[in-house]
Amino acid sequence: MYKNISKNLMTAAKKTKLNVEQLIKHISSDYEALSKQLKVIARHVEQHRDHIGLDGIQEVARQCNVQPSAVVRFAKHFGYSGFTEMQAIFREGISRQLAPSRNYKTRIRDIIESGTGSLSSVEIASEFLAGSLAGMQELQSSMHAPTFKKAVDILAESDCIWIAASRRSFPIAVYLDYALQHTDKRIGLVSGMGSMQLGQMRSVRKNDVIVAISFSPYAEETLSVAKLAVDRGAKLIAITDSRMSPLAKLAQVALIVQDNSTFGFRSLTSTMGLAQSLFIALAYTLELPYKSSSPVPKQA
Amino acid sequence: MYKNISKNLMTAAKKTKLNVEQLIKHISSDYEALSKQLKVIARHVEQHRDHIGLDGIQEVARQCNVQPSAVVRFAKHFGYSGFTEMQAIFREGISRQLAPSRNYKTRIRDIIESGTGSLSSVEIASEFLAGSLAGMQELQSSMHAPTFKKAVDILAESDCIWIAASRRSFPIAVYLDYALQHTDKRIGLVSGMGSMQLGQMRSVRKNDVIVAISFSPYAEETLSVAKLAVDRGAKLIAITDSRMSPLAKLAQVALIVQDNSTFGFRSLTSTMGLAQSLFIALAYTLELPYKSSSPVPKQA
DNA sequence: AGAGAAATGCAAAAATATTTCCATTTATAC
DNA sequence: GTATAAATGGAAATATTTTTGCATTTCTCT
Repeated sequence: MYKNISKNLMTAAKKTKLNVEQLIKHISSDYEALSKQLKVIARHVEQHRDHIGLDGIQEVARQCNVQPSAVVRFAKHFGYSGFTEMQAIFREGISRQLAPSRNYKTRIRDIIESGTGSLSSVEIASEFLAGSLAGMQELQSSMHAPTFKKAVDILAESDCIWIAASRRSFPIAVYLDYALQHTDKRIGLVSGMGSMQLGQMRSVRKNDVIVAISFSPYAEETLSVAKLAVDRGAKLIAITDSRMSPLAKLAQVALIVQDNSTFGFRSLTSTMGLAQSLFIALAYTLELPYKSSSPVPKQA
Repeated sequence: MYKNISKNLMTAAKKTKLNVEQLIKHISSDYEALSKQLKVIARHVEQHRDHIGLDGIQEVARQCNVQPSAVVRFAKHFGYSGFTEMQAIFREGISRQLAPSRNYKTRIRDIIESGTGSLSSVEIASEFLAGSLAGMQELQSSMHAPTFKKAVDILAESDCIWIAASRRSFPIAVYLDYALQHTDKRIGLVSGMGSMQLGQMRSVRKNDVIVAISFSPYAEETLSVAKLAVDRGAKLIAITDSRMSPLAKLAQVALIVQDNSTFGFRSLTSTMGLAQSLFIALAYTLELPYKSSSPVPKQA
């Protein structure tokens, strides 16, 4: 019975883990050789590839009007140990579609697990950049338009903007300080110089806006500054990593950035990208003459 | 026990089948009232909403470091009969997202929901992010390994590192200052505070290293600081936009970042990515214990 | 500090899903 | 038309996942 041989061959071939695309291609090319029932299943798999990972074997069987066992036979025909194993391919596929950084995270895990031991410093850097890239892609696709617009509007209507952040997030605050100084609003950076943040907050008036940037574990300094400002009637725009962050609770608007990290080391590029987006959208709203390439606009 | 009452209320509320978005909102607003463990789960659910529909309860439990039963309790707390029922919400969500043109569609829908006119500012932001992304891709593919390695080596061998940048590039310098403080080297940020940069340079000794960041049109302040430092025998690592930049001329090593701009507005993400890469490669070279997720290493 | 309540961990039980096995049907070749 | 092989259906067996109940720990309030 040479069928067993071919089965074994396929099982062997499968070891090179296929992705969804390849699997579908494989199924298509084998299509003519399948039995009536398996053809039905093949078509269903092709047409509902997105759902195979979600539905169980029973659901698939029902939709094809076949027995669950037929679906198992189908999976085995293509070299899998059963439906579960085949389904894993589709799960993986879905998972990648949903989160670009997933791709990259599994790669990192593989690298670490494979114990390649010594990556060169350049390789490390390159992996890190790949992670930052994935993070930015995610930021772009998960940006919540209404929230973002609200943040821009609040900034546009304000007269005086305060900016607070600590440690890792501080560079972002420095950037916003620099950028916003190119508008005609009054800008105050809460730098913490001389530990005078809290005193500085006594300058906050009602209807001022404070932009606070903080990620887990939320810096106490930033938090207390934000609280003080809110107490004094300022509106808070939070840039943070979760709706459940203590900062988000206080905020009028919370802009969420996925806090991507590689080798346990967090990327700042997404946050910087968000900050810059925020500014450019504001500049556009205010119709600033920001079209020149000069970093210092005329009116400044 | 009024807890049961609230539980029942929620069960009743749930009858209006929530979508993922609403459920997350609900979870966020209840967040503070949750127990320690449930908080962990809440955050995980928020940040991995895409995976809840795919992973089983066990996987979720494992990733949260809790027992499966805790996850069931979580689901029940929000009025579901168990994990399975709650998971159905997320499955539904995935299923919707997987529709081919999902990104565009949801984006447009969000924009419409936020009222007219918003189209532009959000679109601008999105365009800008796309540009930043392209810039980072370019950085990654055009990174010159030997040059990069040389920069890392120079840093690794140094005892004292100065960092200089102005205006738009200053946030990058602030970041490097923060990051490098986590090594055991001595770090000096040339902040320009009180216009004391030049005086500050009198502390520079032979074999110190100065990292200078500057892009066209090259800030005079940064240039003169770099010159002074080089005159006093320091090695210069330049982060700049061209080999022909005045900074590159003076430098031992010049790291080039293509200065991508959208709407004549320059993205800082590539430069930030490069700075972070530089640091992570250095940390790796120095074998810093930078594997923990804590932003402050023990030795700092 | 100690009682009581709430939260948590563990493992048994229940539910569900998957796979296997075999009887039956259908197709194929002679 | 019959013998043989292949395909199919269905139910039992198995594996897996989820839920429940209870013992133990942790927290809170007096």
